[in-house]
Amino acid sequence: MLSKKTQYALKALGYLAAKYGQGPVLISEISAEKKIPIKFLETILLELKQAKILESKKGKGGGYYIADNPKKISLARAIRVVGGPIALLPCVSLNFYEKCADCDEATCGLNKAMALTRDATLKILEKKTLAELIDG
Amino acid sequence: MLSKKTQYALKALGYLAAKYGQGPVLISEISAEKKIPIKFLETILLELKQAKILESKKGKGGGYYIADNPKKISLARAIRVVGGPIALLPCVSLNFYEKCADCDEATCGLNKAMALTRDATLKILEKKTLAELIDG
DNA sequence: TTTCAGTCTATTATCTCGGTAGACTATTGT
DNA sequence: ACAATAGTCTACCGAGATAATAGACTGAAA
Repeated sequence: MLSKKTQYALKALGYLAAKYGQGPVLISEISAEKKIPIKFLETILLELKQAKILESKKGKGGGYYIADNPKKISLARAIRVVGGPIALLPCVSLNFYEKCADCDEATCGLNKAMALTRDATLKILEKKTLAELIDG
Repeated sequence: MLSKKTQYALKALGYLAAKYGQGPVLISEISAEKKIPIKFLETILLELKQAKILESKKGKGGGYYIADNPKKISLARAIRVVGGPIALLPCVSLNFYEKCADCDEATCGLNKAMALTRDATLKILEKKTLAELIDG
């Protein structure tokens, strides 16, 4: 299950994707529209900015906006930035790999099964982009 | 990511699957072989028993064993018992559904994307069984 | 030079997870 | 009968993650 934080991030990105090309959007606007606690949202947007998914503008007329064409940013990338691993086990994670204590990965049946689901999940999340988050 | 508890459960089930048909297995044996804290393992096995995945026998010569042919028990079922939802969002969970506050599911792009990944994941986890957890 | 709006630091609250302790109950063997 | 074995139940605890809040600071625009 994705964390609340990740869910908020995706909601916010969906909102920004719908407004792509229309200039900066206020944090407060996203917060109000998507029912996300504003201070919490601040930190999320900041993380997304540091990961170059978003850009921001300060001062009057400022706000956040997507850095690149929404069609070029995959959901997998966004989720990893704010939510960590997509795989179900550390020992099958591509970006957050950790060996497990008691099993040999070459023969571990669990590892094999989870690697399969990781591939299936990634196949979708790598292909789907922020553009697909727009309602309709 | 699956919780530690769920990981332990799957490890233990793999061990029991390998010993299916050979009578009850001690908690202490599973704990030692699979490096799972024994008291924590107790509660996990109990949950699995209450969900009819395992059966147990008390007293001398007692222990835990899989209730049915391991080939008939899917990983999805086991994960749900100890770990809750498989879906990435509550609003696309089949067994732990919750409506989300701010979106209309009929038009929500996020909902659609996550429903797809849920289907892909389930397709694998419903088919894979405890028998596939046996090493080799 | 005021106002707006993002940035940063820090703190708090809440919850889940991982793990422990110990008493109780059922079964088996002697 | 009774001791030993082994699962069952209740209760609790600490650490760390998660969710959320407050307030001071910085940069940009009008």
